Amino acid sequence: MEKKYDFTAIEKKWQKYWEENNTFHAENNSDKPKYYALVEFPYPSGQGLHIGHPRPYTAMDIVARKRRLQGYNVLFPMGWDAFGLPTENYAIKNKIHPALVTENNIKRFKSQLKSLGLSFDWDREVNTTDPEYFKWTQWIFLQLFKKGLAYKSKMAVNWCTSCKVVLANEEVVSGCCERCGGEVIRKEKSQWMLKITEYAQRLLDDLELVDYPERVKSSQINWIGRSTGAEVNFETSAGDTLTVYTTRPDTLFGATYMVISPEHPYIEKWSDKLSNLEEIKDYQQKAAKKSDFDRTELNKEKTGVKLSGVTAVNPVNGKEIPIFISDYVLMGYGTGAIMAVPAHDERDYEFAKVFGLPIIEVVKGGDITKAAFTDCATGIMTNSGFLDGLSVEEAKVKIKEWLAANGKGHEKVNFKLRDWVFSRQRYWGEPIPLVYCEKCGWVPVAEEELPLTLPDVDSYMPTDSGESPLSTLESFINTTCPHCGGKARRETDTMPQWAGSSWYFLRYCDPDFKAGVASKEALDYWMPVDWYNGGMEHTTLHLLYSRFWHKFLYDIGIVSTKEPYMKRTSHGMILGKDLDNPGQFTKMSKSKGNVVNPDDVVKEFGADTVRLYEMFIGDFEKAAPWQEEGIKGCKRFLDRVWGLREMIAEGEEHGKELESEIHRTIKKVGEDIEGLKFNTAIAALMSLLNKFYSLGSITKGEFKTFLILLYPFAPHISEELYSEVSGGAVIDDQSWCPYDEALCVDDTVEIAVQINGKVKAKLNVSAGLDKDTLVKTALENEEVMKLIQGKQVVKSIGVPDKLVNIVAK
RNA sequence: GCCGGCAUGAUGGAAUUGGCAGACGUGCCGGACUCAAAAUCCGGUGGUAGCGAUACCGUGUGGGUUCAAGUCCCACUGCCGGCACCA
Repeated sequence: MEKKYDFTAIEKKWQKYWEENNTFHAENNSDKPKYYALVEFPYPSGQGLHIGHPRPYTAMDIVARKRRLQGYNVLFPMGWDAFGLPTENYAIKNKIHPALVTENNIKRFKSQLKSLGLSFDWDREVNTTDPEYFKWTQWIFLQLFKKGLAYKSKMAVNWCTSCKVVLANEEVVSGCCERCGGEVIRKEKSQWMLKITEYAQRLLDDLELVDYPERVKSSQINWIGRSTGAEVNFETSAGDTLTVYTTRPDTLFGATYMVISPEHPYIEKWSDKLSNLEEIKDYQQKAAKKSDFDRTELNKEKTGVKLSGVTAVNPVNGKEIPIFISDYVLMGYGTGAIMAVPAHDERDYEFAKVFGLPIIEVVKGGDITKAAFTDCATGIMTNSGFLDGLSVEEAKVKIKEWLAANGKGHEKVNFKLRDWVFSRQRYWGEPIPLVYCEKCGWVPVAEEELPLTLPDVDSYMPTDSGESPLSTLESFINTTCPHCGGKARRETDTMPQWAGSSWYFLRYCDPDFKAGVASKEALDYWMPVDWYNGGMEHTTLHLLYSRFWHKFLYDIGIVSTKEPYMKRTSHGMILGKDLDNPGQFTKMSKSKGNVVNPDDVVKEFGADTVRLYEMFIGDFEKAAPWQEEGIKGCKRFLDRVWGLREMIAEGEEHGKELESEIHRTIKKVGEDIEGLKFNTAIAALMSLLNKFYSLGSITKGEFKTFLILLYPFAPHISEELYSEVSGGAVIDDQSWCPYDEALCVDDTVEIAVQINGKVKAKLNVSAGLDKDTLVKTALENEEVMKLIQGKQVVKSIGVPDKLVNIVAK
């Protein structure tokens, strides 16, 4: 009987079956071992799902489906990271409440995800904009506040002139706003900050507890930016001690001048002693106007002003040295002041050349008339008194001892990591639940009053002054102090989008819990996440922020694991056609007009084909181009799988050769899934299918095994065929196929015989021959003997089951 | 500038510890089926020379180590990503 592969009907049928049977529902209690597989929840944008979204989702769906068959109780949840600027901008433009926009976008996203047959447990869906969710985002913030880890600070911030919003450093790309591309300038603002820097060392150390790819680990390490050096005290003629931070205290004898940041407080303090104050103030103003981008961009050439009237003394040799201000020294790092050693620091060298300052070599090994010598590994100390003759590393130790003994300084560790700017002057975010009282200062909203919800406003536009739209709403602002009952005003800033995504994986454990982020039992059962896959774009910020919050929650006893994620992997982007450069591929974007909508592809080829192609397209960890021609191959493969039902012939024995090929395929598919090598797993399935076709028949048992292997990748067609061939059974109730290592090897193997490194013959030998026997067998082979006739065998190398190489002259 | 990654047929991409380069797919060529086309099935497909068995060349470039190099080492080129005065 001919039956068509009607993927649309089949996919609908099984999606309905799974939904009705709650197949993917995870229970918080189970005798089975638990497995928590996590993908990054999407931002439900107005454009709907993008063809890149299903790549990581399908990958983890494959893992989740395989784990269920392996007998695990699997948690594979999904939700919505729904606060954010695009929704707010859309709301402003179309005068629709952002909550309504969000609701519609989520509906669309959800139906798109469901059409792909992803095995999410939809009973655990979370939404960061749901007051029942952000109640606990606010609660966590209050705990941070109560522990002194949230503070308000006036600081220069990155200000997007187009979005009219404060951006985090990480949201500024080459001087422009990451989202809109608008110009970013510096502006003084009072901001809520989170003290992530207090966790810097632990965020670094605990990377040893987790299984992250090297590229992810190293970017976290670089972002944290730990360095070991020393703080050194310089006495000044003004009477104040000027402390600097340096990683090269060994070069102290070579410090010929000092530089302080234009924002350094001593400038104000010393104003009556400085004879060129006007020149200095002028330079300060210019520096203040520049954005960070301009500051780095314009400073190819070093600039600065010498402080006339105040000098410093090098503590190690008593020499008087000048002090400069220059914007190459940043107030936000170290002490905002440096000792300059032009002979051994490139920036100091450039500056010294511009200002004609002395360059004294204190480490031998380079040519300081040409460039600064910065190599720590080979240099030997010179012109450095008691350090002379030592290596750089030895000198570092000795000078630190000297500094400590003489009260001139001490060892110091510094981090590049800055505290997290946590305020946004926007409407569509979690309100920060604090009130300001003249008498009591900043006071938290009572926890019973959470969630503090967003009031309805007429306009979601940020104000020109830079304040949040909430700041114009008197009914929201005016309140009473929870502490003294007097008049108080609410904070009108909202939280950044990173807030809700910093703990969402905890909420999945117990999404309806009313008395906390999740019940202790649920958290202890499910956490940590066993495998978390996400994009490289989130390896520094989201990963670091969520690890920080998790460590804080660990400290206050909410969670029991130090790290949230045991294993992290990263997928590559799906690229679209570059319409400007035919034959090239580039990032898909609306503006480039090269976005592929998964709905169209699902409609034309079916969800199973889309899933398969997303996984077959290439190395999962690398970017891959979406090619319409390529997807056909996956559709053909499934058509051929469908065709197997016509080939079922019971009782036909295919022998050991096929049996071992099946076992090898089981092994390979299983191992490849664990190693993110989905493309080669599929290739192995294709090879096995080709084998079935060449044999012309398949037994029911072989067919069932094949379908179980295919099921994680293409679940709908696998379920349909399995239920047909087994009289109604479903794969969800089956077990992952075991394999027999002994059966994976054939009785005989083909080995290559090389003569002088070139393959000259092939030989069939029994498997597992040791190398001596193998060489002997090869040398006794007639064909081989002919080939080496008249030559002298110098050397023979045998590699069991692989090859023999005969070196003959 | 610094750090990281990558470079393989026409094309997307495969290749455990160094061990038969090009698995699997696309495209192309040929055959079967068809009035014909599509679809499907079967076969072929790195380059050069040769009727041919075969020979030589071949993993960005140039060197090296090795019985053996896509894989290891040195130098260079190109592309992609991240950071960007962090003392």
